[in-house]
Amino acid sequence: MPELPEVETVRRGLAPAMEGRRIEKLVLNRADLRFPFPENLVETVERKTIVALGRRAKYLLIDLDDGMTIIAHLGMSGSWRVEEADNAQLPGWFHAPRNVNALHDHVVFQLSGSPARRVIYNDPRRFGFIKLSPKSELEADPGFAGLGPEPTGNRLDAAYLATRFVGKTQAIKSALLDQRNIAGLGNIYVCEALWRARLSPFRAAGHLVTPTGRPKGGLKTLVPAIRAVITEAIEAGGSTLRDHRKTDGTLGYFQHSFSAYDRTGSLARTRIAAAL
DNA sequence: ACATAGACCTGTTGGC
DNA sequence: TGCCAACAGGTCTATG
Repeated sequence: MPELPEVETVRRGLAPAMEGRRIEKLVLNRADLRFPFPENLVETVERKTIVALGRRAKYLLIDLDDGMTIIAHLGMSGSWRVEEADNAQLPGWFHAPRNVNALHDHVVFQLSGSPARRVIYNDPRRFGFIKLSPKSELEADPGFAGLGPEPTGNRLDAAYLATRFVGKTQAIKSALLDQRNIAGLGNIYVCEALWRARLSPFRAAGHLVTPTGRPKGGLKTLVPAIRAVITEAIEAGGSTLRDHRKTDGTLGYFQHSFSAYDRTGSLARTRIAAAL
């Protein structure tokens, strides 16, 4: 499911449900997802209080009060949802969305408070994973070392990308998907950003840079396009194609704004429909 | 360094 | 209706 806007949407949904609460019990319904769970996962997080929810790239970060951080990646089909233990309905909250099969509820956080609350990680394809790291050592984690800048942050600009792309024959789409260049983009938002910048995905990344490593016009157009797409998608709650839900079970909305992704032949289809 | 293919999984979709 | 191939938002590895 998730590119950066979807993970950020999840973070914003989970934060008010989790922050300040204690993890009374962590239930693992299987031994692994993409990777085995850390052996000490349960004893590390149980009876700890959740301090804050963060995000880096497509990683969700759950900070605990002892300095440990739970690192969660949603893979292709991961989703999180919140349930009140007594099924009480909080404003804007929900029960399990219809498309979530409890068969794939792999991890359950039982939180303190009244009524008690469960936060559940569901992932049919199990490409997601959960790891642990001391917060102070996050940057050294293999998943984080070498990660490029956040698309909405100050570190991303045309000059920076020019240093990454200079001389490269690699297609610009491929270069944008490389998390070492920019963190958090995936297939959808790369397509959308390239479309907005009117750049072919097949164009060589190095073609957007002068031989001396200065950004050309196309790259200067691309950077704001990336920022705008990501910002708008976050505001829309991400894109729901199949799996992605906000943590309250409602749909993301940005798919209605797609200009490029999943629109192969749509102009032709429109013409045909109009002619009939 | 890069492109490509295959791997990991299950669920949905579209064509016949 | 049923079957089956193709495909899906993400990485990671092997191979050329």
